[in-house]
Amino acid sequence: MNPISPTSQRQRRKEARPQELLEAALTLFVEKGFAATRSEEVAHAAGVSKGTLYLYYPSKEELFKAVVRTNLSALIAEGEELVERHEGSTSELLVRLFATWWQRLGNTHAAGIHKVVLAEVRNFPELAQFYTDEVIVPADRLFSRAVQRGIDRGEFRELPVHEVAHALMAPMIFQALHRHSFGACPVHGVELDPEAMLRTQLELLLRGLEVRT
Amino acid sequence: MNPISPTSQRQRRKEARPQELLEAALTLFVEKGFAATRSEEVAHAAGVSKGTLYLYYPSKEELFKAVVRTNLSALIAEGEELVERHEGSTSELLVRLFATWWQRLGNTHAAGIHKVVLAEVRNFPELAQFYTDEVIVPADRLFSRAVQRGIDRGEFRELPVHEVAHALMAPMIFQALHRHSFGACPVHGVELDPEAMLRTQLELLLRGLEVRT
Amino acid sequence: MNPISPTSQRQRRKEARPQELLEAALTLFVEKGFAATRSEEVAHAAGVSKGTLYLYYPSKEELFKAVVRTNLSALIAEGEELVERHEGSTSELLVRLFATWWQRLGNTHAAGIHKVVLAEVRNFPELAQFYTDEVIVPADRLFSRAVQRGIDRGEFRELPVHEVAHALMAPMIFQALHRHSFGACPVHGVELDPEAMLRTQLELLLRGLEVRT
Amino acid sequence: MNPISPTSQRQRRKEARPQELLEAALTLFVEKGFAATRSEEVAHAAGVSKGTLYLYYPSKEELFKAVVRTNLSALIAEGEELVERHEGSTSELLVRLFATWWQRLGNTHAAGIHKVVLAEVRNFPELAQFYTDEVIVPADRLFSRAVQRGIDRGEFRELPVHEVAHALMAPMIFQALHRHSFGACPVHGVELDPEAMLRTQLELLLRGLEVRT
DNA sequence: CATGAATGAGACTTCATTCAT
DNA sequence: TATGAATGAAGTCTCATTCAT
Repeated sequence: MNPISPTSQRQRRKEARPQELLEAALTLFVEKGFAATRSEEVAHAAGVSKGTLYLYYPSKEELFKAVVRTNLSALIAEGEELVERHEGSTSELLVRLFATWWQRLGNTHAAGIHKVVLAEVRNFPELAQFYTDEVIVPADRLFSRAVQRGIDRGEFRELPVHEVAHALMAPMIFQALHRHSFGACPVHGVELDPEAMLRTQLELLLRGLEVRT
Repeated sequence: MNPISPTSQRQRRKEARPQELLEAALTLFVEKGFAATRSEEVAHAAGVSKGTLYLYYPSKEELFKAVVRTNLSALIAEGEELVERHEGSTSELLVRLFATWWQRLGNTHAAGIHKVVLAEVRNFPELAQFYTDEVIVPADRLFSRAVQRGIDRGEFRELPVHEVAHALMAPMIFQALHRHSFGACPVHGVELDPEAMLRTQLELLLRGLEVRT
Repeated sequence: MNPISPTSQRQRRKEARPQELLEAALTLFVEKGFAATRSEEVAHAAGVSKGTLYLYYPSKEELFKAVVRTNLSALIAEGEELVERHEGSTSELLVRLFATWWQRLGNTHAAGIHKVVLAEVRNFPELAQFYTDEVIVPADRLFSRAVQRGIDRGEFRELPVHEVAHALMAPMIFQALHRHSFGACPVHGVELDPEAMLRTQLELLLRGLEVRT
Repeated sequence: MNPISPTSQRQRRKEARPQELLEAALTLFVEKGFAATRSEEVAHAAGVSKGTLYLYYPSKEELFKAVVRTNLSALIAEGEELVERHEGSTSELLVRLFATWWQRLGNTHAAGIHKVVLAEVRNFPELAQFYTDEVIVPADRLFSRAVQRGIDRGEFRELPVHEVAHALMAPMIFQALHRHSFGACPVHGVELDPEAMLRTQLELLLRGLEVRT
């Protein structure tokens, strides 16, 4: 309204642009893949023109990398403090970790990112190290710590922590990927409630971990 | 040699072509994705020219579908009889099932297929049903049966079979996908032996399944 | 000049583009035929690049259809009023009709269109009906009316009007086709002045039509 | 059966090949045009393989030229003697000429040839002179002679013979072209009997030619 | 002679990117 | 900044032609 206002409508739009573009790009990359998504579609979905996209990102590749980086930076290390601060049993901790992760990752766009990265890393070598450092290693560390905690406290059996950590992550990643691939297609197949499934799977794993009394 | 021979050199090539093309296509699709693979590359990798590819497959899409179908048709239902015939404990059966599956699927190109399908189903709606029917449902059935067997025989706890079946498949799929994505990139990260990992994970799951005596 | 001006240079070009492309396409299609004309040639002849052509016409086929439609829409029904309003003898009317038609059709690119359509209708079934409705039927009606007028007024003999109408059109179409085929080739043959020829032919036909006094 | 026989089945086929290929080519060229006809189609229609076509004609262009030449060589000069030998009135002569021409040209594949040549001459400059020499000039001469005869015998008015000759040919060519273009398409339009039309048109022209008594 | 598998130049079309406005 | 018209490199696919059998 007020053109003198330092944060006019346009100003606010301008600042929001990168984020809007990244969101549009994320959605489309997840839906159609990197190559099959046209830059113009991204621009259109973000409500701007083709040219504007290039004011913010110098190329489609850079846009892709930005999408990956942006959506990952927020997702890391949120569970770390959960592990540090938790007081009760490790089983309980893992239940909460599962819940948190599924909320933050499995259930959001981030899971879609994972699908696209999986499909495209080999074409974007720079992302491989980045993703490893930012996602894979931290996630492994997070779960490994929790597992280690359980072992240290005598709750869990002495098993190789990394292996177990992966066992814990696998069901979630499995679900998350499925959701953005077959889960988005109208097929007649096995219909299962993801959350119930995760609950069962965690229960199974915890039982497997626990030392028998 | 023998001019009367019904299978001349050229004849033999002609019969081998489809297979050679499918293999080349599989490798490239897994490596670079469907869209990023040029048809000419596939042809070249199969040792033929661009045009020859189109003598055997009418389009890149059809080639892709053929790749998926071919690599799956052999892989299905091999485990079924294992479940039917097995005599010993169900834990043992699952150990063998894991070994077999990992050999046939996780450890071969077929795992790469899964990665590409995951990335492309949404662009190939027809594949969604096909893959569901040919892979997902049979795999689910296979593992569900084994689990059911364990429950029926009083070896396993009474848990929802499908959920448990998925829990069993998840680690393998997780590994298989990883192998063809980050696993193929030169990064410094968590290096773990896949087979050791699977062993641990199965042990963990079986322990979780077993009824406590 | 005026930055507020709604029609910038670029804008003006944009509006002129379709027409420029259609003209280039018409010329080339007439010269070389539909199939032998490369889309890039059309673009180049219109002073734009290959890609630009596709901003205006989604395919070469659509371009062709647009060429046909555009060049016909203007040409139809111009003679109708001539027939309605004419006051003098019908012979005079036909002389004027001949002159007008030759100017508008035979002597322009439109005649070239006819040649291409003739050659391509069987590959473009949709054009068949369109051309019949827009060209053949109206032309037939136009000439038939004139002939009927002559009969009604007692100037012409009672002959089947459609047959006579076609007899009147034939020489012009004959000339028009020739002009864009052999007429454009450097051959030594029968060189005749088209206009003199049409005059003679009309005179001949009128004489044949007239009732003898 | 008898391989020693000088004219075995195969022998006879071999000799018939060129003709069969030319006929297949003619049909297809007329139907779809030169460019839109694939060599393989021609071969298949002639009952041979792609390679065989090239044993008889070194290229598609040469095949086309052969089609044109072959179909024309037979058609020329058949009317010449008719004109020379005719004894009765010139009107009668023209009636017979029309009938003959329509039978030999308008009503056969030859009319189709004319359509294709019309469409393609500009891409086959060598054909222009050939066709002019072999078809246009002879046809013109043929009809011109007949007209001249009429004038000489005092039957026809003194009009420019070439112009009149063309007036006589125009209706037939008009019909012939139509038959292979719109006439072959399923459209709702003007449906007229070609033969009735030609009769009317000739009657009209003759009346126009005749001196009034 | 005949075949048809193989070739590769070339056509159509797409789309990431640029740039005048 | 924002636009969207324009570009042209690059990809898919076709088909005339060749040649081993």
